[in-house]
Amino acid sequence: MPGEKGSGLPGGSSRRVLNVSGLRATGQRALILDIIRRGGRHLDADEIYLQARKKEPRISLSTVYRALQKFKELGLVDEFHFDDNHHHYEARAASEHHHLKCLGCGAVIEFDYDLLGNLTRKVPEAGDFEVVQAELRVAGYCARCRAERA
Amino acid sequence: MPGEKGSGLPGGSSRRVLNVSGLRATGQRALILDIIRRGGRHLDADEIYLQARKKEPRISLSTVYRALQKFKELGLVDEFHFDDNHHHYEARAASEHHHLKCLGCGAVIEFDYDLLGNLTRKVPEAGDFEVVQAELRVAGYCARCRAERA
DNA sequence: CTCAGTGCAAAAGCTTTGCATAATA
DNA sequence: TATTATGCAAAGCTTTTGCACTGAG
Repeated sequence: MPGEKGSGLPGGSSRRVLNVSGLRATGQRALILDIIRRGGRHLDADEIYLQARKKEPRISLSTVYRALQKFKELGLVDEFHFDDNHHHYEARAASEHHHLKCLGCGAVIEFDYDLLGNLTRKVPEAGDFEVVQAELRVAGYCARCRAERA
Repeated sequence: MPGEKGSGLPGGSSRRVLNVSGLRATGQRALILDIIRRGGRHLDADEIYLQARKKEPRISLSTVYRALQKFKELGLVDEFHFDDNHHHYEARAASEHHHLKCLGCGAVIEFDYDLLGNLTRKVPEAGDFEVVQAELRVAGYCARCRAERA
């Protein structure tokens, strides 16, 4: 019987995840983590903040940033950089995947790719390097936007 | 007889490159392009600015940013993102290469890797996508820093 | 009760922009 | 001469930080 207590989230409710994590399980953090885990993917800090305010009008943007920081350290969320000077966040996924960002419509297309395996297998320098973080940033035009331009 | 008129730069002097590019060949732009093409790799805007001031004390940081912007558009330089909120620039290289950034000593190790080829060959989504820009960001610990920590 | 977390406001960084002046083609 | 580029200063944006207050454990 997978799933848990009606939270509908794999891994259990955000509150429980926080309790286990060692962080204090405040309402704000549970809310923020919920938004990231449920919400449309790839939210940025401001989008999370805006959504959070609907439920908790007094929440502040600093709280969002501070929570994001903690979640990142704990490995609960991953941070991506589709644009310069703009970070996006998503709940850590089970399998390694990356993103194609369409410069036309802004769509973000996910794809699976064993980047780390390929690197360490094929790149001597990388084999001698302890990889802590790897991010692939690919931008271009999706099929639909290419068709519209043609 | 490779090389050209003593500029010592493959592709010719920066001034000549600019003349061909369609941009106005100002002294500031030639200087900035020179610094990027000769200088230690992976300079950020501020480092370029500091070096430029030695020769042209009245140059401004905005000029550096504006030149960088143009050079990027023209494909003369590439922009990388080793850190968040910090851009680094290098002269466009002949072959595709990427960077490993050591979190210990800050060293940047270059390596060749046919990322684009691998992607389009193995990833259906990427094959259906016109890739305009791809950047691989890998951070971790180099062999020496690992040895020191052990 | 104690310490971590929060809200608010202000600061910090890097990058961009407006405008008058200077220089290129 | 007609634009394009520059310098300076000010603004813009996301993210971070200081501080007193609040709330979780």
